[in-house]
Amino acid sequence: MEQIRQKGETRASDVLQRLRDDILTCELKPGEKLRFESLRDRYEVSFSTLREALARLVAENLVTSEGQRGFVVAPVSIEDLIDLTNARVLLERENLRLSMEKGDEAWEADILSAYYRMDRLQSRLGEHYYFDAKWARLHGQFHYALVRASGSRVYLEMREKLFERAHRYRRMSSQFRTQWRPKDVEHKSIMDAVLDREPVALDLIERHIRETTDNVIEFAGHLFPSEEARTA
Amino acid sequence: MEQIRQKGETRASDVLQRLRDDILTCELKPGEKLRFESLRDRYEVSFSTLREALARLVAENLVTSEGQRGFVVAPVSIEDLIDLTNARVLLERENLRLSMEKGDEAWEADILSAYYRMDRLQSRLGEHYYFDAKWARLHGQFHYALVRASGSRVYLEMREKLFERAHRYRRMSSQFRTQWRPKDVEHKSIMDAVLDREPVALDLIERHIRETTDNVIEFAGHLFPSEEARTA
DNA sequence: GCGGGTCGAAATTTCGAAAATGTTGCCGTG
DNA sequence: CACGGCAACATTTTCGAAATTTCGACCCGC
Repeated sequence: MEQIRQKGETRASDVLQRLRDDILTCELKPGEKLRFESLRDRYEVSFSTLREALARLVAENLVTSEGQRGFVVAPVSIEDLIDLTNARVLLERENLRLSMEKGDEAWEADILSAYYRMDRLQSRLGEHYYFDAKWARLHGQFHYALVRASGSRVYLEMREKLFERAHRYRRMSSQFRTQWRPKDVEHKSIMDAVLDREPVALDLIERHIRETTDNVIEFAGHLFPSEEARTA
Repeated sequence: MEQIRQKGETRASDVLQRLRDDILTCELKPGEKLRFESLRDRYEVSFSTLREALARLVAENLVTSEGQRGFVVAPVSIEDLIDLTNARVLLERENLRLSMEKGDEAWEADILSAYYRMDRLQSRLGEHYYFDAKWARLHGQFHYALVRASGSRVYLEMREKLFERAHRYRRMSSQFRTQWRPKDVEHKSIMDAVLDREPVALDLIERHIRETTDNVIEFAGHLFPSEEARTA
């Protein structure tokens, strides 16, 4: 068989990534039951390999497992989205605060570079930039560049996981809107404040996150159950 | 075969719990290589079942997996302990703040009850209470009771995971000291401040956490590598 | 003696069949 | 007709052997 995977990468970690992507892009819908047979067909791996990948996703809160009744894509709800947003704000502020305190010139250079790349692609894409997968990646990298000098592995890992979980909501809402508010000016002012070490940057980033959540609720809130049955 | 496990509980989840315990109590030492053969003998399960449990522990940061070279108990370091402590302080403060804002009378009653049970056992055990497993559980439950009314699933889950990771450090240091500073007065004053909704409670809990970490470093800091080789 | 390549042993990773468990629908009884 | 038990089915969970990969020792040429 042809060797597709990179060295040091297992089939399970490959499936893990694909499963995560499919959940985040809602190809596997929230609340959907994950049957082994169909997953085996889709990803072409064995039961055990799937099981390992699913086990990891459970610990990431993207999948839930109920006793001996299999796995389910983690459900969504407005409460969860709000909860996630608050947690993201807390961690983003703390990371950014530390980053601005500790960041050196290399950090500043990375920020400028990440912004430039995002901005250029945005200009090229025009109004519909938000649907572009590549832009989404650059956008994520820009925000990561801002906080990456915080020096705290724990904070950054938590931030990363929360960011991913929230991404599913953004994705769901993006299918239901035709245009996004222009964020380029916002990003620019955040970047400037961060580079100048102005404390107001923390408030700007908080508003940035909360506004995105508000938009998601406005455009797609009707998709989420409000306070549905939830098992502990 | 005899039915030991409860209904709706899989063999994998059972092994997961035992593995987690063994890691937290340092029966499996930090940095130790986890070979399947010996684990299979120890827990009497098959490769695949082990693999699933290990995969979950990886996502919990208690185990690391390196490409195709197996699993290793997550290493410890002073940097990691300090990082964990800062994160715990951030989350404990936020949870407690929300809890004091939202907590009702049932919450207050639970706190009193948890404190009473912990305090009673402490009196009975005398000086060596800190080595007692049951006291450790009651202590954990007391601290959980304080924050549990925060109403945020995300915050509480993060808090739980950080608490567990930090527990390993506490455990390591407890083998190297003969006596602990009496914390009973501290716990009492924290509880009183919380029940009275005094904002100073947040500072008390922060100092409580940081002092514990300082103790750990003082008594067992020599055990941890300071800035050893760390792979990304 | 030293660096590089090769082969064998040891460990991990993957697989699909077999066992265990949960679920559904049927049947008989109250 | 409702309800509880039972049996057949569907699905998950577990197992250990087979395939793959890594690690270490040995050998060869320089």
